[in-house]
Amino acid sequence: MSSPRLGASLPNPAATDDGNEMRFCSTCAFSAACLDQGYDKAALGDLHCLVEHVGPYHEGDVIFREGDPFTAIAAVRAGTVKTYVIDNHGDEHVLGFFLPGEVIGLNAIHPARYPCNAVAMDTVALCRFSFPQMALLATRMPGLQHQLFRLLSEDIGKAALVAGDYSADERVSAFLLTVSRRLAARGLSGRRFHLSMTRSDIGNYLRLAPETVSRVLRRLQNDGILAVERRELEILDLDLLTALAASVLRE
Amino acid sequence: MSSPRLGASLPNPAATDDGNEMRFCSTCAFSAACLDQGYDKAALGDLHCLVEHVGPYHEGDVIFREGDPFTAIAAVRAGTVKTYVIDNHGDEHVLGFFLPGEVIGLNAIHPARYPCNAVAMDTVALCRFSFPQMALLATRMPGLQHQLFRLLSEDIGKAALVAGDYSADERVSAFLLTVSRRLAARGLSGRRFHLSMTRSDIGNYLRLAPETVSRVLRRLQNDGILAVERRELEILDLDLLTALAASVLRE
DNA sequence: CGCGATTTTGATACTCATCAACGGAAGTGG
DNA sequence: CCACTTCCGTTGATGAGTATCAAAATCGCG
Repeated sequence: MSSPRLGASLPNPAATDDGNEMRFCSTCAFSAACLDQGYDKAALGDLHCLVEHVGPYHEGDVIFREGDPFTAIAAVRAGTVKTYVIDNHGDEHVLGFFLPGEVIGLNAIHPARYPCNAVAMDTVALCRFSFPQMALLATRMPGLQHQLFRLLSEDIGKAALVAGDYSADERVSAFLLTVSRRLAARGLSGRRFHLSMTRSDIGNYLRLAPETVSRVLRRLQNDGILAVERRELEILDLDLLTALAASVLRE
Repeated sequence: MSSPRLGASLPNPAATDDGNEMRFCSTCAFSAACLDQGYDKAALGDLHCLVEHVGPYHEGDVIFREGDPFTAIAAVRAGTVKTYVIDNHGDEHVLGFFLPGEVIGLNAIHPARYPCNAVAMDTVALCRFSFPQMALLATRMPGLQHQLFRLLSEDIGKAALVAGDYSADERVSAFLLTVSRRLAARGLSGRRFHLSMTRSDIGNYLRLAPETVSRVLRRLQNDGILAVERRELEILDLDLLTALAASVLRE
């Protein structure tokens, strides 16, 4: 049994997990952010009322499709989500990968439709937030409004990794390093992790041929920076990797 | 006499233009958007109270600098603004060009500091909006909040032009076409216009060598698509230009 | 096992960056 | 008015980096 598209609101809250986990869901970006700032319990209650835990989605499941009417954004609780578009030649362009704690759907607010497709790369669980309800609530909770502004502002300019005219080595290094850091930021291991995407997906995202990704990984392994075995990856020399990625990440 | 940085709020409203123009400033994105949606006059008054017309800035004037504390966003009323960063090798990376009607500073909300530099490419006039005041007002004006969300959401994914692995011809064509359309959207001529930036700036933005930009322009001229004379540009065959840009712009 | 997808490896081609040199426009100072 | 300078743009020759094509190796899975 697969979960419904994100666009479809769940008919009743019975489909959510038990309320206890929901109340203390540590991967829910908004709840956490608001808790951090010590907002009043009533407002938090309101916020939790518009959250739905959805999933699990399984590998290949569609979370939303380009053109679907925009109804909700979602924080990834577990798993990896890939967003992409199909160009007029029928070729896929990967726009991004979203790891636990990250928010999908923010770029859909303006056209009021999702401007890309989102699929699960593995087993994915989401926190779904009805956007109209959240925007309404934000008018009563300046802190929530600010968190939304923050999330949106953060995402502007996130394309630096794929935008610059960097070498293949720099791009792949920067990609691996950001994945590592994003995982670590959610309490997962940033030193040793599993890549849920293929070489083709990585290459597509970084605008490199999959063969090039493969060759770069081999180089990094030969240089003792990484240990790579299929999709299992271990960072052996973080300093060297960081140095390689430095120009991309502006550090 | 040059205008102050954007970060510095003007001490008194006497520095703004006459109130009459301000009230009907057609290039002010927010005022226009709110007027479109028929909000009440009182709220509009509030909105106009937090607008300051600043400028003129002259070519090379700094509008804000990377690291400046974030206090305001601004809509370009006239002229062209370039945003850029300096990497750790001392090289400039152009992030974008902002034409009349477009909003600068949106990516500064999160870190609460401007993450890049902004300079005037020619004579520039701005509408400055104090962001704290505007965010506060947005809690009372859902329409304004929505416009802000819309602006922010729009900017996410605007990097497609520089992100894709497109050919130099496609990139330059897409760049010229978007400039043309953005000018036309503000009532300016999209068929014949002046490029306020150098070949180096364009190349830097598109991640191409300035020589390559020059060569592409010559090719497009030889093919009868453009007439180029220094920075004066005329589009002769819009269909061909659009076709060249199609894959970049996903049309 | 045997099929398909993924990954790797090798050989070649092509786009674009780089280097170098020149031409031209605008501005400066005598 | 005329050198002189400087920045910008153009043009040509060369080379580096990566895509592409082709094929073998490996893994997952029915």
